[in-house]
Amino acid sequence: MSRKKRDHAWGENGFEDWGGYMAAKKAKLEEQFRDTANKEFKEPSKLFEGIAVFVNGYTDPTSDELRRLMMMHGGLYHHYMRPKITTHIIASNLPYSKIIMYRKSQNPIPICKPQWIIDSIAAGKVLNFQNYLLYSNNTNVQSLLTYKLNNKKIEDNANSTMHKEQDIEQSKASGIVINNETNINNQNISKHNAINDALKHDTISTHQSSNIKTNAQSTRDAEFLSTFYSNSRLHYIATMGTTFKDYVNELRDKSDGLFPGLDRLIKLKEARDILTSTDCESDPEDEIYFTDKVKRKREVIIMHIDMDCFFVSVGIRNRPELRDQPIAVTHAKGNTFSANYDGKEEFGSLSEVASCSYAARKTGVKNGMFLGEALKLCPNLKTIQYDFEGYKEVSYILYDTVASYTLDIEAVSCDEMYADCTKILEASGLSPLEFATIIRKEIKQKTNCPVSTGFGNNRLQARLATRKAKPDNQFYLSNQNVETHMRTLDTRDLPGVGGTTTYKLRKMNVHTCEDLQKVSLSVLQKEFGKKMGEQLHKMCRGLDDTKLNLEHIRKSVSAEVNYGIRFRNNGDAVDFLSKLSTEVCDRLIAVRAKGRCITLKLMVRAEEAPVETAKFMGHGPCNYITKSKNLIAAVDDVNIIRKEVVNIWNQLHLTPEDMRGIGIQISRLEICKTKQNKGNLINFFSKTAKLQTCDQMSSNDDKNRCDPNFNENSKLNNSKVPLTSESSGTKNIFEAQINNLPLTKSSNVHKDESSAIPCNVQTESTTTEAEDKNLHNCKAHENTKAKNLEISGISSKKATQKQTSQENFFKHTKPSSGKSLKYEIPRIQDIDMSVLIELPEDIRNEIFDEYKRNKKQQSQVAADPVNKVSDDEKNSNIQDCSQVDPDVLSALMKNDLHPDVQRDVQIYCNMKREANRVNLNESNENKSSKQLQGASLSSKTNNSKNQNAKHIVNNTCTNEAACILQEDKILHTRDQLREKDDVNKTDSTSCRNSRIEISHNNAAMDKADTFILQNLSILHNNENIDKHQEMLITLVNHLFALPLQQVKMQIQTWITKSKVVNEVDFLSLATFLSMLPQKKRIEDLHILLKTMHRCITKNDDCTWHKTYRRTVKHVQRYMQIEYNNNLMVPSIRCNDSRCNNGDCEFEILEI
DNA sequence: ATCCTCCCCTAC
DNA sequence: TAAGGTAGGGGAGGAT
Ligand SMILES: Nc1ccn([C@H]2C[C@H](O)[C@@H](COP(=O)(O)OP(=O)(O)OP(=O)(O)O)O2)c(=O)n1
Ligand SMILES: [Mg+2]
Ligand SMILES: [Mg+2]
Repeated sequence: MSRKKRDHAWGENGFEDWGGYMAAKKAKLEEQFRDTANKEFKEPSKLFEGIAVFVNGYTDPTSDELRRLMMMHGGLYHHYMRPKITTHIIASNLPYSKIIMYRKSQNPIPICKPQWIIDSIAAGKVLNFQNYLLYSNNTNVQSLLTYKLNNKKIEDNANSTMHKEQDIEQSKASGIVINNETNINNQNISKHNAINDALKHDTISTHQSSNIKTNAQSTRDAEFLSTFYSNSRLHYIATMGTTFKDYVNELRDKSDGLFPGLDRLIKLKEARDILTSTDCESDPEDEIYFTDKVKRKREVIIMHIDMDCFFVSVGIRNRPELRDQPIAVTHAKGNTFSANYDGKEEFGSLSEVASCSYAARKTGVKNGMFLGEALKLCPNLKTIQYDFEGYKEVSYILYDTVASYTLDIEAVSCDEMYADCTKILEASGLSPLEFATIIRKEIKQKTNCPVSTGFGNNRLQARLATRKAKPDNQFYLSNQNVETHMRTLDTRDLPGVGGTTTYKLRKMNVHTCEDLQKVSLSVLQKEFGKKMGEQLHKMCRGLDDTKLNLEHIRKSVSAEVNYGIRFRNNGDAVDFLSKLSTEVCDRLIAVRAKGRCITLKLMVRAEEAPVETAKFMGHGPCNYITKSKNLIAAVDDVNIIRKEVVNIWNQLHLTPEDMRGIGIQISRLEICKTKQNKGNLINFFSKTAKLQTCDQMSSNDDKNRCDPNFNENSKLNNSKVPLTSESSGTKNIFEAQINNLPLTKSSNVHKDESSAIPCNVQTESTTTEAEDKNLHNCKAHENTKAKNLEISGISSKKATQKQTSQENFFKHTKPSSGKSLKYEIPRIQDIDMSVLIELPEDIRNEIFDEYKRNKKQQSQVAADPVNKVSDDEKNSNIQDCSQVDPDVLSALMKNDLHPDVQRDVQIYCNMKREANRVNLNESNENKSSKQLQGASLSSKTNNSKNQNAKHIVNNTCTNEAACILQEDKILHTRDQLREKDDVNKTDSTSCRNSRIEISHNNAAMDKADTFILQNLSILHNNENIDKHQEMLITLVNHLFALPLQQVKMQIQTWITKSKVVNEVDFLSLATFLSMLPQKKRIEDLHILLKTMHRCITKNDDCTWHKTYRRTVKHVQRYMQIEYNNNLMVPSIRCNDSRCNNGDCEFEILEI
């Protein structure tokens, strides 16, 4: 754990954080998550044919859901209102002003509730929308009244709750003491607010925000999150940014290869050519053109396009009178200039200016400033409200317009993108600036908003050109004139150079790019790091060799709130963590991703910072804490994420009252896109190529030979949801795991500390609690969980941190060294992806289908070997009685439900042998003291151990029996059994010693009991075995009773202190480990195997190597049974080839 | 050396 | 009042 606080003071807005501006977090709520629904349904219904809807504002279901529904049923979905094309507006709630606006428009179209779509689909026909109008004529007045009332309420509320602005952080920082003349202040404020009210009528607020206001100031309020997010501009621009990155991906996927805009340009050019050729019909003319074209083709032309003061422009696009006025978009209503500004040190409104007009910028106002500060600079500044819907509408027009010329687009944000215009200019014969004029005019005409473009030979130049062009203009910065231009720039003008870097450079006496050019690369790298130094070195010369990032791949999903966090106690904190978990989970699911890493990000009030922040509900100066946890499998389950998050929270022991910001980030994503063939395949292919290399390198790789089914099974899982049969045995992996893991200082603390002594009441109650939770989880996630368990692991090599999500996704696709690749098509890694991408979509899909078909066949083939494993297992037992195989013990404990007389005989045969061996070992035990259970453990717990032995057996068998019942898919008892299973999981692993009587727990017990009894009676039939088996079981159970750390230590001790491998130790450990999959303790299993590996690789003893391989192989078998997949564990390669080969023989022998 | 984790920094 | 989010590149330093 670490915490840090920024301590430099170059502050961009000069306020509050000696820390400069705070980075912040948040999450988003609805919308976006674009779906390729139209592709997913091969025969879409035609229900909504001819209907085109535009969804306005928040709806239930969300606009994305509605979009999907429309697409599924043959309708159209417009991202913005298209007069004469959009047939219906869908809204759950519209401000009166919007209703009037639509009604007044030239062709008024109906505004319907979303239910119209839902009901129509349910009815299978388009119902009469008249019955679903949002507001009939009669209710207009009503809605207007409500609206006004609500507004009044807000203002009253504002007056009464107006805060005394004591403890302004800035005053603290600057040492200025402010007298808190509260009363006077309040009076002033009230008075000013009255003035504001009066002013408000001729201010330019549009009041478009939601007309439903609830009290959502506290994280405890149900509406807090949604209110915050729906008002957060930063949330808006962040989510819209990714929305448009996805949007260009989607446009590219759906593209029919036609570019209407470009075609127009080409026609224009042809017309021009005809004109010129009539003038002079000579061949040389063509040649000149030709050479011109060739010349152009050689240099790349990148366009950067960015709306001018975007929020302002959209806000005033229908208010020509405000053009050229100093305008700012802020939340603060009305003109707060008179409210707080007293001409002295006070800051005035701390509402942030999202965007300000160029008139305002002339006075020094900047985006991101506090309104109070801006008003000091520009007393005439007028404020307007946010219009998030409007921004969206304009953004889509911007993107659609550019997309009509090219799809070589890299989206940057909702108002900004790069586009590779090389082809456009080549095909149209236009110069960059000619094209700029055309496209800018087009966008301005469509949106009524000014836009600037920059062109350059790389993206840096394009970007700098835009900056130079603004406002409402264009510029072309080429390799020729870049040199001169760079000399006019400050370092701060370079993209990527922010406050900190500027500050550092300033300390080095570097202010301009020209200064920077004089600094050597090595100095820069020393000061800023390798990459950053290099980047600076190039940038200040106008050089940039980075390519446009056309295909966006998401690497993380997060949700953060650093506003309004004021917890009273731990309950509040946990409650909010829970809500935020839900939020981040929803977002994960919306992008069809699962993640393997959970990070909790916290902002904690700095010690010296006042409890009340200057900014209302702001975070003030803070320390930052992040803590992450890696999971063994990717998850998108809210229960798992919540538990992990709360676990981390509990581990940190922070004061809830001091929290000022909370964020949850999920990374190491695996994207489960069903139809995103392209992206996946690209990565799949490249991954395949990588893995091939990797595979060759590790041809001795233990795990490859350990499990010949590995590859096929991986593919099976890999082919994802549709092919993964639902298995109740794969549920609740992390629930169980979380319950089982030793938790520091959590409510589970009793369980963990009760290692040997039976603990009664306490433990029982915790168990029940856990049981309830599990039950709940079980039901809520019955369907999803089974699918979630693609077990991956940490790749033994090349587990690069920067894997892309798709690489992760295909982690299991480790191809065998050839045998599984029976494609007739070329080896996939030989396919040139750029060629493939260029193919028409239908042909491309054909190739993909072919490819998928192959894969599927393999998957089906792969399904069998899972069963074969158990067959092989039996066979091996029969064939090789002398081989002491931990399978035997496991099998016995598992009480395999497919009774096989031969096998049973074999088991007892083996057990007898084992018993003999154990006897021998026991006689040596005192001397060698190499037993796995360790002295302390044995001595400390011997008594209770023996006393409880029967119970332990009983419990274990119950557990196993219940599980096996599940596996046997006795459907009608599934639910109860699952409960049973969960109870036992918790019980048997976390508080093993308290398992006295659990049979009363539920009805399913009866069935489970039956199996136990059978099992026990069989066991008791063989007295000789009984004793030693109990001992083994006891050993295994001891391992279960130990906290993970101690098991780890036991293993370390065992391996490092023993010269020979004690078979009983091996048996105990292997059995223990092999039961972990069934207990869903995959993460523990993984840790332990890694520990084992680490210890064993330290010595050169091939016996140990073999022991490790046997253990792994054994464990993998149960991984296969439980998860249909292998755990990724490191392999051992011995210098002695006989060791490796010997292992091979072993494998062959076994299988 | 290489990886992992916890940061920092930046952009919009 | 005010709505200070989000994603990605990258570096430092400890663990392996
Ligand atoms: N600190 C910031 C920066 C930006 N934005 C929002 C409002 C902007 O309008 C929009 C686009 O950001 P730009 O950087 O493109 O700034 P503008 O479009 O406002 O101005 P410019 O003309 O410089 O592009 O993002 C914001 O809310 N807060
Ligand atoms: Mg802009
Ligand atoms: Mg921009």
